[in-house]
Amino acid sequence: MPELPEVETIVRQLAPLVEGRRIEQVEIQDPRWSRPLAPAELEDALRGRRVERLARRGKYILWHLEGDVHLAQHLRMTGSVLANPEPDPAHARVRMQFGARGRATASSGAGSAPAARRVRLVIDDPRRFGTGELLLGSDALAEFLDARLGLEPFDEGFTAEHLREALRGRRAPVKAVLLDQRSIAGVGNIYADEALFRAGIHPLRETGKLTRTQAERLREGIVASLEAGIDARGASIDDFKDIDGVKGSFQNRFLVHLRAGEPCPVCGGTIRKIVVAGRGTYVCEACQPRPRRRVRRPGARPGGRPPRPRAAR
DNA sequence: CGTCTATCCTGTGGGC
DNA sequence: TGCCCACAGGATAGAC
Repeated sequence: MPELPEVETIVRQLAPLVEGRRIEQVEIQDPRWSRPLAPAELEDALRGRRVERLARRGKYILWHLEGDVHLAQHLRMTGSVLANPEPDPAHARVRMQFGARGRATASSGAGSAPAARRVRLVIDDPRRFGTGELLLGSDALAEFLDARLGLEPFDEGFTAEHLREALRGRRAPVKAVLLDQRSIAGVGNIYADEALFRAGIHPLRETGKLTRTQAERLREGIVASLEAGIDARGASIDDFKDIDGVKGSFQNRFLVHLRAGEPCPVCGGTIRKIVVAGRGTYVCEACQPRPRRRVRRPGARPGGRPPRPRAAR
């Protein structure tokens, strides 16, 4: 599932391929992708525009197009962007055709595609959670992003002090806050587990109770695990692929994620799987001491949890 | 406001 | 061997 390092991997490959080219044709085959716009509306807004710059913010791929038009693309769980795929992927949701560049520079090295060649992109997405959001004007784009995303982990301003500020007063478990994109942009389930392990902090720790030292360790853990993910060109648990259909290798370097029952790489203790914030969570409870019992909720029953009513269906 | 839960969706895999 | 159903989870609307 694409998180910051996976999206970064894609954008680094994709930017030199599409920047400066014009979107000649775009075909949206799944109306969920363009919602709330109808596919034809979004197609019309994109078609014919030159890509000025491709960028990443959090887990979004940002297409900055000419005329101050922007597309904020999100891959969610199972999306991938494939360049000139052969054969055609099984769950194509969007197809884009890019024109040749204005002039071939003839500077491309041997083996790389000639600059004048056309480029075809296919967005493949089995689970259909991916989206493309049209934003007219940089103000609208900034408003959209600011409402959803906190600081970038690789931003200079992402200091221990800033992190402490972002975590202050939060009573939710620290992992839930890491997964909240409005606190820190780009961290998902994999990198939250890895960062907390590196920091020696239990995912259930109450966020607002972290010490200054722990905040600094957490900052380091976040940055280190994201960097390791980027270095490995992303993690391919299920089906993450780069634009050439090649898998990343970070799944082979997980310290704890998905390693239930295996020995902790630091202390040799057994890695356990628990559930935090509704997400599968991997932890070494020797290296990441479990917090003292969380404050009992008022009205909580003394004798175990009350029977949960099944949702009516 | 902050937190929690259900929802969207479909391929996979555990259990029998 | 094959069938079935629970499970996986990023973001978000809505409940509390």
